[in-house]
Amino acid sequence: MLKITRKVEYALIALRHMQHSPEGSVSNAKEIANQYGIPQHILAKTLQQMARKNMIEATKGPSGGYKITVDLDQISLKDFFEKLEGPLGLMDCYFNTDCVQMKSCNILTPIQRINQNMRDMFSKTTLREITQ
Amino acid sequence: MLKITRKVEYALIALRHMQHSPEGSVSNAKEIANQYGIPQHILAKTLQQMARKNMIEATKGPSGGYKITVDLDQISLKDFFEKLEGPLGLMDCYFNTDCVQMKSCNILTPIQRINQNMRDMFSKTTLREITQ
DNA sequence: TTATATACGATAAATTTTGTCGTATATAAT
DNA sequence: ATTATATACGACAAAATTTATCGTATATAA
Repeated sequence: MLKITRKVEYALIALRHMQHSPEGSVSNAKEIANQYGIPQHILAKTLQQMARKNMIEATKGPSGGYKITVDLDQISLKDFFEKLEGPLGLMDCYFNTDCVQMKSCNILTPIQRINQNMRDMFSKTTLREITQ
Repeated sequence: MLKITRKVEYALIALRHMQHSPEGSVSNAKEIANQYGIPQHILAKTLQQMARKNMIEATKGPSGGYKITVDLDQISLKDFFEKLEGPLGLMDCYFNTDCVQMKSCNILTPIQRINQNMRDMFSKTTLREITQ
């Protein structure tokens, strides 16, 4: 319960790796996967998703790879999580209004409050705090 | 990602229900399950677990049921979560030291920090804030 | 031309969560 | 005593989600 997924974990590891690589250089999926014991194919897909979200840039072909293209200070952990995994909430009803118990639910309001606290917390943390 | 389980959700609903029942009365699993559209057997098991953890007290037999036996101000959401679902962490390595990547992991320290923030947040919230 | 690396959809395996079933035990009411 | 009601709990099954694999296509540097 309340766990982050492996995908997010892999993404953070890769980000930090790139962050600590020489300025301007690119890191390829194989290299990162091997170094941290991550399945290469999965990491590649995750990196591709990050590229689609414009957090990193891909270079194809031999000596290709990925490099960071955003300011990590400007991206909160909440935004990062949502780019990779979609809406962030303790319960689906924070976003999804199709629960038939909505009206009879006696904990909706309090849960929404806790939810907001959690979102605020992850909004205040930037990616750089993780990768620095 | 970062969701609470149904079990916890059901437990919170039941707690709030009992909290709002007449002083000294007991609520049975069937009654609560029906009112909120929860599978009766699952709710019963959850209530049994809560009883084992001494949060509520069970009375067997006809006109039996459960009632709250603790001060909800004294139990944090973190404690409540851990009573029902075990150790609370964004990643297993917060508690579990058997990850073979432990030494090569480059995000261990920052993740532990975020983890601590999350635990602190849930430590500061009491069950009463949910059930009141 | 070849080797390397990204791109991406389809599908399978594994894990976790969620739910069901059956049986035992306790007890209030009749 | 008997019956109906309610908790107790282990074994098992279904469903959902997460995690991983496979195959093929495309781009490009050497």
